[in-house]
Amino acid sequence: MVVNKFINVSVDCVIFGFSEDVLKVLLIEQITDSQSNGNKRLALPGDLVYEEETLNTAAKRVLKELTNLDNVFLKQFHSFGDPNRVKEEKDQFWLRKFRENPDARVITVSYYSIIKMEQYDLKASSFAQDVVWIPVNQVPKLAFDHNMILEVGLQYLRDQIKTNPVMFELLPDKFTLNQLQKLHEIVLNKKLDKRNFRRKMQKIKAVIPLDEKLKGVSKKPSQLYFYDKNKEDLNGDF
Amino acid sequence: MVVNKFINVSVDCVIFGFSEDVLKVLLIEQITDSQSNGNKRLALPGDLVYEEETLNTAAKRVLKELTNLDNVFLKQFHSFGDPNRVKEEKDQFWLRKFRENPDARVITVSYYSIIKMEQYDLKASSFAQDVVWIPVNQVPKLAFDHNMILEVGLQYLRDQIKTNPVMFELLPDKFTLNQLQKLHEIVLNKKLDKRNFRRKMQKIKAVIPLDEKLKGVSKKPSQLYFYDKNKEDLNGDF
DNA sequence: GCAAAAGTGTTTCCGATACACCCATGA
DNA sequence: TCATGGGTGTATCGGAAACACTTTTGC
Repeated sequence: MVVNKFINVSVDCVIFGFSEDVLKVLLIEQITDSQSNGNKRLALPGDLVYEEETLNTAAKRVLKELTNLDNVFLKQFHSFGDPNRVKEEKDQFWLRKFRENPDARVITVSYYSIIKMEQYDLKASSFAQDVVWIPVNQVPKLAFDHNMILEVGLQYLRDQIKTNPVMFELLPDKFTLNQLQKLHEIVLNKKLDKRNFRRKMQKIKAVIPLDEKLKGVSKKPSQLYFYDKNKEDLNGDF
Repeated sequence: MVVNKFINVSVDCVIFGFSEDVLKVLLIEQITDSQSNGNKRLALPGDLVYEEETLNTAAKRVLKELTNLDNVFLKQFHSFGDPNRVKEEKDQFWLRKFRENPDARVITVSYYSIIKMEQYDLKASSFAQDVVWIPVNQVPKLAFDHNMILEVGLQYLRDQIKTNPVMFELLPDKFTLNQLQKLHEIVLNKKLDKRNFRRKMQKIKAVIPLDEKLKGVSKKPSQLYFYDKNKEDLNGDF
């Protein structure tokens, strides 16, 4: 048995967004090689930790570097350390191109966030060729063990949503109660009763109706609300 | 900026027990040097991860090696990676004695468990000179950042106890409802109403009264119960 | 005027809380 | 017989769940 002298440590970010009534996750398209052999590989944004930075700092930096996402709240949720998690052929191929120690074992610390998609300006850089939002139920095979990381992240999100008023983070500043309900139904994967749901939301002090209605649709326009963080009451609301 | 070629990865275990109406945590007394300078250092059981083992395996192995605890459920709860988490003078002193790369940064993945104290046979070995149960509110300054890890572990336990029927893991097989209540009160740090608490517990299908009473005390003997895992109903109980 | 989505109230059930006295035992 | 901790029942409140029709708009 040999002790781990040459382990690499990375961070990976699972960032959720919500648009067009679909829950999406932020992925990067990895640069693979110059011939661009059509062999696109999608991955969670993630990279190695620097020598002198904390894990949280690393997560923020890496996310910024790869996707240009900045100033988002990131929360660590799990670490993955299977010795074979980066040993598939495609993984190795990529690692040999981009890492100094492609054979090293990599242990990764994963972070999660939920954001209002339309408020950020994404831009791929570093080894990210592109940045894309993919519906969580249409995610293909990802690099490394990123499918597993996503799965655990999704579970984490579901747990969060049951106990904290976090879903407002996913909606635009101005949202309708129907959007909010759809979001809940999607994340919890079950239908909710409209009247009960509305009553419950309207009882939350931080949920404020605006003098404005949503327009553009050829239906009865719906009331817009916003979420006032200053009025959060974490004891009473959930 | 230099990438992390020489990071060490370790696991640390926060094991909780309950006896004499006190919540305790399992600590090891580190061997420091041969002169045994009276400078005892307490630490969570933890050590470096081997090259070819998963994090979970490492946690089990390390716990067994240091304390002889075996076959306990271990759950990962957080990773700690501050670049300076092992840089205090005493930490360095110890590392230089026991580690090949004492200057390496160490990132640690922490695990938690709760056990029935009296059912295990503890025995210090490896660099553990002794194994001790310390009441959580009497824990002195520990090695490295272990006080912080313990704090986070304790918070994790509190969250668990609110949502899962885990406190039975901490009590002997046969327990009284009063013991159970005391345990709750200690972990949640508030008084509970006896009648309400008992009604609630007795409604749980897995809580089974025995034909036996506790004796030895010079009072009315209390009814003993046991927790039948086969009858767990995780939807109904909490 | 009609199709489509928005919006609205009442009842029932259950878990959570509050609260005070009698019981069984060993000394 | 008494001191000590063990054990018991009821009433109230509030949140969760079930349930169906009317309203507003664009076309």
